[in-house]
Amino acid sequence: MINIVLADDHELVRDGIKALLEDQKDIVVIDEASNGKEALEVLERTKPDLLIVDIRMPELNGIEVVTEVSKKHKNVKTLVLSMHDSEEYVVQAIQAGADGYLLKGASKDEFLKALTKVASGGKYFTGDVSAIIMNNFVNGNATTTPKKESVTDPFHLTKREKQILSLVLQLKNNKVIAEELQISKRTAEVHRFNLMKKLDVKNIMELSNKAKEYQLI
Amino acid sequence: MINIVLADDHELVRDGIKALLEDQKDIVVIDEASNGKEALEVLERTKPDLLIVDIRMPELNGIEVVTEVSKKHKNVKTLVLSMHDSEEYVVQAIQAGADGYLLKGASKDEFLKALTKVASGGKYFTGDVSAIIMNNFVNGNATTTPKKESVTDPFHLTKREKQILSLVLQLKNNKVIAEELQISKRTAEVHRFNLMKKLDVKNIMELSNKAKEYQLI
DNA sequence: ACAAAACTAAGTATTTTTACTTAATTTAAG
DNA sequence: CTTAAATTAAGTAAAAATACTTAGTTTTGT
Repeated sequence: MINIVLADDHELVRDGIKALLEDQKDIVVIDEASNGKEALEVLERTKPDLLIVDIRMPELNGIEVVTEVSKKHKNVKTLVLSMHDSEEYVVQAIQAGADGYLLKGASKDEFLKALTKVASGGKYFTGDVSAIIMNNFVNGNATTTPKKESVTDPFHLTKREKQILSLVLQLKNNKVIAEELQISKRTAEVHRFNLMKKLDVKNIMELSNKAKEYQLI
Repeated sequence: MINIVLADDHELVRDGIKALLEDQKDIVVIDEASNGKEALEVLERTKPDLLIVDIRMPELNGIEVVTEVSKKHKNVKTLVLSMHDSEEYVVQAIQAGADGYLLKGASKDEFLKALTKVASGGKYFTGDVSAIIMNNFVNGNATTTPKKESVTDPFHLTKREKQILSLVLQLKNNKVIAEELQISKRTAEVHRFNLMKKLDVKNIMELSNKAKEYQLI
């Protein structure tokens, strides 16, 4: 039996998911939350097998929730739902430790497939995203071989530089980057400068294009 | 008995609405459509009392569907659903002849209230719509006709602004934009500034996110 | 334990962006 | 033809990015 908690601020979406799961004998929605903070409270109480969490919610967003779950509820799988097929969102979901990512427009079949895969310990990332993301990682996840790593890291970026690169490609400015990484703005500036130098680019446009060309993120 | 047709490209949302209406004895969902064109076809066949239609759909968007329904199916009430509490969308819905407008985040109570009101010949518009209507009609914006561009261009960007937006989203700086459009750098700067103001964003990151959210480019 | 690499954050300076306004000219709509 | 809207480009000023360097501290590798 798979016990599920739903976290989404739209009641229609929660109802839709419950309706979709109604005839699944081995899957049951045991509780719901309508914001991120409530989601964590509900998790604490009910200890489900799997959390389905919308990426955008009040109080805490889905990424923040998944980050907390990864730290404090290692037995709970997380499946992130999003309206948008956004590469940034996918990257953020993976970085936060999500076990899956799905678009709200997904079919019932795909939805169930994702649920089942994730509940049984696998990963499920929707459609076109999987191929892109599996070639990339930011914090040096040990799931890939060293050979693969050297192919995907031709510029020998450090761990911190990869983090900075990811945030810069999300168009975050130095102030925001500093806040998120809890470093000084001057530190963020220097990492950014070093990054541009390593990649031999002059501006953000060239940086973005090179990142895409070499599939750095 | 109120016969309803649902038009929304997300199965989850359709399922959610059906679940919400399951225990309403006098309301029944008789058919569904997943795009605008299909919605009109289904309407032709089933002649429901009320159409619930998402504002953004493939083939024909919700505004276009409502416009057609107002012309050709005068007995069918229309309730427009939207993710965004957007003044532009509300005005367009009204101008197209919609009987109601509701956010997808509305509560079950509000949803049922809207359905009942609209089905019985009344109007139901969510939130601060009265204020919005007063603001718009007093300022003489009431006479424009609904167009496809209005849904895809809720911010009323000019031709030049769209060009600038496209180039900015390609991360080109003002010097490059000026060269490509053969205008002064100062001109590019002002267009860019006006763009940020229209979209109510503070930086490139917010601009990019909003562009994706509203599918502006 | 030690050395190398990475990270951190300060310094000064130049360039670009953002902010906001004003106003002339061109284009589009009625 | 007239008016409104859009486009153009100038002004001043603050903030941020870029450029480059130096140097102390922390982390990692041998």
